[in-house]
Amino acid sequence: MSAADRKRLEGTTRYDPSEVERRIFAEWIEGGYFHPEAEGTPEENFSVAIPPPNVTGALHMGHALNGSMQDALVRMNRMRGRNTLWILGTDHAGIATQSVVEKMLRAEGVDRHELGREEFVKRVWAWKEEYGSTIVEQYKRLGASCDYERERFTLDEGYVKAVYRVFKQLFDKGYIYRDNYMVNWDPGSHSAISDLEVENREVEDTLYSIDYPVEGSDRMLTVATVRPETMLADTAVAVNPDDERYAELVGQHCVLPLVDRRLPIIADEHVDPEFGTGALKITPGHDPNDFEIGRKHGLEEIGVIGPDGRMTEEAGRFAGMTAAEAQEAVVAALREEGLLRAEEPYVHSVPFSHRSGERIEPLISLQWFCRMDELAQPAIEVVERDEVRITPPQWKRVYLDWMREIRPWCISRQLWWGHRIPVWYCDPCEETFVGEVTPERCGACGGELRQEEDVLDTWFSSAIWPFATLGWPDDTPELRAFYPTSFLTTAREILFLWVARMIMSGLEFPGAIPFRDVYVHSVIQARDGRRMSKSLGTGIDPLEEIDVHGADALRFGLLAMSSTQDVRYSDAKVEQGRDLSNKLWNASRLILLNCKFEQDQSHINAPQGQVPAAVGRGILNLDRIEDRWIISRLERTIASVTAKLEAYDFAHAVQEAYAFFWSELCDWYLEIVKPRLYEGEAEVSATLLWALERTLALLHPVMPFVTEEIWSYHPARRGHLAIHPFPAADESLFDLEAEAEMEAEIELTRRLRAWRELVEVPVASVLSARVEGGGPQEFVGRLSRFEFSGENSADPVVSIGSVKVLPSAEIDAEAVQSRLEKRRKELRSEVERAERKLSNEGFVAKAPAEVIEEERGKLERYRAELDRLG
RNA sequence: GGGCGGUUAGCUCAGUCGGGAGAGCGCCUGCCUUACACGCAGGAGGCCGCUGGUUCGAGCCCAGCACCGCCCACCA
Repeated sequence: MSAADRKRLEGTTRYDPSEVERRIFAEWIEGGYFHPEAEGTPEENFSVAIPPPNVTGALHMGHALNGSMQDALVRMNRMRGRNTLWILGTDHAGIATQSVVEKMLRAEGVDRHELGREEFVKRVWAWKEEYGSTIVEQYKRLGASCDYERERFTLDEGYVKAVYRVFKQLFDKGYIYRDNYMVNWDPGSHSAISDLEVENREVEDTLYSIDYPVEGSDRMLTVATVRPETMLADTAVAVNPDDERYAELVGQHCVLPLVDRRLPIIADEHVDPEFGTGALKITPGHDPNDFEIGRKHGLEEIGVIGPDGRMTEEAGRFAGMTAAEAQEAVVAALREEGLLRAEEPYVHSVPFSHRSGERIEPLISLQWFCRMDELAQPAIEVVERDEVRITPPQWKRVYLDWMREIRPWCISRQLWWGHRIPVWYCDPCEETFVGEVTPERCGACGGELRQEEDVLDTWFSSAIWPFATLGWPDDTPELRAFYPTSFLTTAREILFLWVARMIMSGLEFPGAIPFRDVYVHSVIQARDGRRMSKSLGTGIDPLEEIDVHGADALRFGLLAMSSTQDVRYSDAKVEQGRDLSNKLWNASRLILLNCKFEQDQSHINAPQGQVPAAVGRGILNLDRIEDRWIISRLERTIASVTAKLEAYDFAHAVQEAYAFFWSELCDWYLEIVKPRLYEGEAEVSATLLWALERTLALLHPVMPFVTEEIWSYHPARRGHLAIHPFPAADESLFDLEAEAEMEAEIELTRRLRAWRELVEVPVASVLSARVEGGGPQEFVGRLSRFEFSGENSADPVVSIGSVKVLPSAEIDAEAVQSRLEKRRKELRSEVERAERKLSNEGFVAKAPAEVIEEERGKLERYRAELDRLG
C-alpha cells in the first residue's frame, strides 16, 4: 500500500459519501463500463429497459426504489461477465410537458395560441434541451449504471420513425380507426384521455328530482340527476321493461321541460327499478351509460356542453354559460315552473382527470381508437404460459382479468406536444392518407394535404419502449443483442397503462415478448402512511436523503424496507444503510492496515467470469476452526444472498448480507482473530483479505460507492470493482461441522459474558475458571474475560457449560444464589413442559419421529443441567 | 358492487414445511477496550385483531366478525 493511501486510511475514521460519490461515478463513466458493445445474443446478454421517467420529472422515491432494484441486478450481472445494457431515456410526456411550458409562457404573458403550433413546439423543444436532462443527472446521483451514451427520448428521430411504423401497421390491419364516440374529455388539458387516465373519487353532489310531464296526460315521470344541465340534451326517458308501474307508458312520449322536446319513453334493462322512481333520463351526448343505451335504441345524440366546458348553441337560452352556471340556471328555471320535485345531498363516485385533476366531462367527439382484442390475445397467452413471469404471482391474475375485458383504446389527444398522428387529409377529394413519411400531394387529385391535428397518447409511444430504444424497426446490432430484455421492475399502477401494452406491442412487432420477468414492487408510503405525493406535500426527496446519508445508504434502506406489501418510508432503514457503509469502511481499515500482503493476491485480477473454481483452496490455509467457520459462513451467505436477489427478494437479500457482515464477520471473527492479525500471521491475512474481497463484491450491486472506494485501497487490485467478477459460492468451502462447533463456542462465550453481568462483576476483572478435557477455544476466555486453568481443586461457584467458575471476591455471592435459583426455576418449567408434551399420547403417536427425538433430547439436557445445579 | 392485501414488541416490518415468536430503530444497564460512539457488551419488552373450527400441536390451515388500505366497476 502506498504511504499516501495508508495515511488516508489511518486518518479517516468515518466514511464520507459526499466526498466519494461523484469522483467514483466519474471513474466508472471514464471506464466505459456501462456502455457495452452490441454483441452476443439476448440469451447470454443481460438487458433492462428503464421505465422512462417523464422528461419533466424529478427523481422521486418510486424512481429511487425502482432504480435501486434494477441497478442491483444490472450490476450483479455485469460483474458476472455478461454483456450488460441498461437502457436509459426519458418520455416526452405529452400533457405534463405541454402544461409545464404553457405555464412558463403564461408567466411571460404569452398564450400558446398566439404563438401558433409550430412556434410552441419549438419552445417545448428548447425547454427540453435546457431542463430535460435533470432527471438523468439525478439517476447518476443514485449510482444507476445505465448506458448514458445510448440515452433515448420518445420523440427523437429514430423513435418517431418507430411510432409511425407501428401506427401504419395497426391501421393497415384495421385495428386503428376513427370514430365519433363518447370519450373522457379533460377540460383541464383540453383533450380526450383514456379510461386508464381517469380516477374515480367520491364526491358529494346534489341529486335533483325533476318532473317530466307525460304527453297527453297529466301524469308526471320523475327522473333523478346530479347534472340537471345535461337534461337539455335528453333524447329519451327509460324504464325497466319489467317495471309494471310504467308498462303502459312505454312507447308513449313525455315532454322535456324548458326545451319542449318530445322524448320517447323506452324500456331498457339497464334501468334499476329500485333506484329513485325507476325512471331514467337518457342523455346520450353527455353520459357514458346513456350513450350506450342511445346507440342501442338509435336515439339522437345532442351535445349541449362544448369542449371548452361551456354550453353550446344547442342549449338555447343557456348557451355561453359554463356548465356550472347552466346548472344553477336550469335548476332555477325548473323551480319556477314547479317541476323541481326534490333536492337531496348525494354521495357518489365521479371521474376526474389523473393529469389535470379536473372533473371529466363525458362528450361525444371524433377520435382515433385502437381495437385491442386481437392484440391482447397473444399477450394473454404468454402470461398464461408463464413465458412472461409476473412476480409476486397474484398480479398475474389481475393482469389476465383486465386483459380479458380489454376495451378499445382512445389514442388521439388534442395537444400540440407529441407524435402528430401520421394521417393526411385531402379536403377537395376527401381522401385520407396514412403513412410513415409526409406525402407530398394527394395521390388522387394532386391537391394539398392537411395533416391530422391530433397527437398520439404518450403511452402509445411508451408501449414500444423496449424495442424502439434498440433501433427497431431497423435490424440493428443492439436489437439483435439485447431484445428481448431480461426483466422489468414496475409499480403496479402502470401494469395496464404500460406493461400490458409493451407485451402486446412486443409480440405484434418484433414478434417476441419484451421481457421474461415482470417484478411488481411495493409502494413506499410517507412516514405517516399516506401516499407520497407532491400535491399533498408528503413526498420525501431522495436527493436530500442522498445528501445527508449517501446514495448507498438510501439504496440499502429502500431495498431493506421493500416488501410485497406497501410499506412506510423508514428512516431507520436508511440509517442502517449508512451505518453499514461506515462499518464496511472501518472493518476494511482494520483489515487493510494490518494484513500482510505476502501471499499471492493475483487471483483478484482474474478476468471476468474466469475465477477458478475452489480458488480459495489454493489461497487459504484452513487449519483453524474459526477460519473454516467464517469462510463457510461467507460462502453460504454468498449462495443465499445471490439466490434471493435472483428471486427479486431484495429485502431479505440485503438484510442477510448485513447480518453476516456485521454480526459474524465483525462482531465475532474480527474480534477472535485480532491477536493473530496484530502478530502479522500470514494465514489470517489471507483469510481476511479473501473474506473482505468477496464481501465487497457481494455488496457492490447494492452499495456500489463505498465498496468501490474501499476497493481502491486494496494494494493488489487492478481495475474497478464494478467489473470485478461477482462471487460464486464455492461449495467446497462449506463446512457445517465447523459452523456447529463455532456456534457452540460463541454460545458459551455469550453465556459467560451474560453471567458476569448478572453477578455484577466489573468489566475490568478477569475471573478464574477450571476447564476439563480440551477446554474451549482460546478466544472464549479472552472475549469473556476469564482465565482458564486445568488444575484447581476449589469448589466451583457455578458450571457454565464445560466451564467451572472458581470463587472470587469480585463475585457477588448473593447475586450468584439468586441467579442460580432463577435458572433452576427456568429449568424446572422447561422440564415440565417437555414432560407434558412427551406424555401426550397423541403427540407421541402422530408427530414425526425427528420432532419427538428433538423433544426427548431437550428434556435430557434440561434434566442434566438441573441435576448439576442441585 | 366485485377483487386483492393488511392487522405480530413502543415504532417500522420479517416470519419458508404447522413443531418453543424474529430484525432494525427506540428503551434500560455498563463501557470513548489501540477498526468503527454511525461503536462494543449485557438486558427488558409480545392475548401474533376478535370468535369459533380442524389438528397430538395453529402467528401459519378453514369459517365468521371487526377495523385499515389498494385496485377494478356504466346505478342516474
